[in-house]
Amino acid sequence: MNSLKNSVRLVGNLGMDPEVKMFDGNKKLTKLSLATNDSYKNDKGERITETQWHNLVVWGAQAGLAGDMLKKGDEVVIEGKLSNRSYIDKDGIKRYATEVVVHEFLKTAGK
Amino acid sequence: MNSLKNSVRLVGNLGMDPEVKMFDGNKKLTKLSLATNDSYKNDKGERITETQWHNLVVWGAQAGLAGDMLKKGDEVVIEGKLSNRSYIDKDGIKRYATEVVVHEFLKTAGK
Amino acid sequence: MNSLKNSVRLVGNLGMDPEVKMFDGNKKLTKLSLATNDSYKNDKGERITETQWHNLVVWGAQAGLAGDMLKKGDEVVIEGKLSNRSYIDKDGIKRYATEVVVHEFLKTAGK
Amino acid sequence: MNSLKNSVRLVGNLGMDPEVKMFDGNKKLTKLSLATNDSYKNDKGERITETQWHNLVVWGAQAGLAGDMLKKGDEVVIEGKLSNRSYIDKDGIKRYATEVVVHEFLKTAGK
DNA sequence: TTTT
DNA sequence: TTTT
Repeated sequence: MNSLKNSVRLVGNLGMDPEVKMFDGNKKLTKLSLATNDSYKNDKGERITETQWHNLVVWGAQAGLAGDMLKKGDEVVIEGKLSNRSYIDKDGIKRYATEVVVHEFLKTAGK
Repeated sequence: MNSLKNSVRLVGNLGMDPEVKMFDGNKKLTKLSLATNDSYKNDKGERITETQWHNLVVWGAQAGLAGDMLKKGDEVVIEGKLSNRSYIDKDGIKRYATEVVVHEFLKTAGK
Repeated sequence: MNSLKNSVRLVGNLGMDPEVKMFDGNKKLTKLSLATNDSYKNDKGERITETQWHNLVVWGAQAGLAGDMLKKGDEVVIEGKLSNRSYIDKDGIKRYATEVVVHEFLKTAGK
Repeated sequence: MNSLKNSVRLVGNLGMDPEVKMFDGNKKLTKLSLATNDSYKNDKGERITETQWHNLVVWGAQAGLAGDMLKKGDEVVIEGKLSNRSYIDKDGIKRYATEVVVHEFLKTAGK
């Protein structure tokens, strides 16, 4: 693993329950949707909150754990890598998707 | 700034010269394309190199610096945040793009 | 600031209430003691928890905030830099101390 | 491994050749001394460079690699964890030492 | 779609 | 000295 060259860290809340998928009968993949809320004051001194939604995927042993331990609304800390993949959509056009492939996650003491 | 909640770190090489754009006559934006190479051994013991291309944007004072100091092939270290935005493409369809908004960059002693 | 060259990230719990100190009548410094708990299985399959205690210091505007918002037992996420300093102890011998100078902190939803 | 709870990232130069030590006939430990240079402008507009020296240790398979690949002056990027240990010095007094236990390292294209 |  |  090379987290030195490609590393993402996020702290935020899950917008939905984890979505667990099975592949080839035994491989697990869990999808998470995580919101990070950035709060700052603009030029006029008004407090602005900017929300970013991130698509996360968890593979392997961690995928099952994520599916079992996490639920909508949970505050989590994750470390992973940025992954860009292309696919052909239903109209035959090449599309790009960016995901964070999660290596480690942690549910805060919160919920 | 809240690099605690949303932070990306990449070490890689630039695939092209920086692309500097002017906005409103005085605002600068610099686009970078960065490759990260992840190397590992597969099940058969063969060495596999996986390359990911990342779209980076640099705003403000740093944008000019990036345009001046960096060039194609340079090895750089960056820290930034993941930013997802949507836009309407030329066919009127909503698309999503993910970029890394760079806060800090560093050219290694290399090139 | 150069968090690219020197960056520490910790997630843990405070072992004591923040210790706020005043300097020169108006400068604030807050000291925190943070435990990180690393849990793993040893050769015999026994679960081992290893606790590290870290000395943190918060300067400036953040120092007051840390003193007001945080208390013993809180779960916090921090980003800072490693700082090594030397001093002369009461016996006239040169000593070294390592601290994490905190740039950002976040109390989790927990407590 | 739990790099989520305790993670250090440094970019700097080695102040000496790696020091490789053998334990129990087959275990390797490599010590590195790394300088990080932080440059900023003070109140008077003068450019100040502040150098921090960090003690790093590399264990296991990586220890041999570090000993072979790295030398004095090299620019390196590392990821590791903060580790605090106590020991009894030659005068029988308890002392504390902080080290960065390196998980991953990377020599830049530089030297 | 979350959270404060 | 914390927490699970």
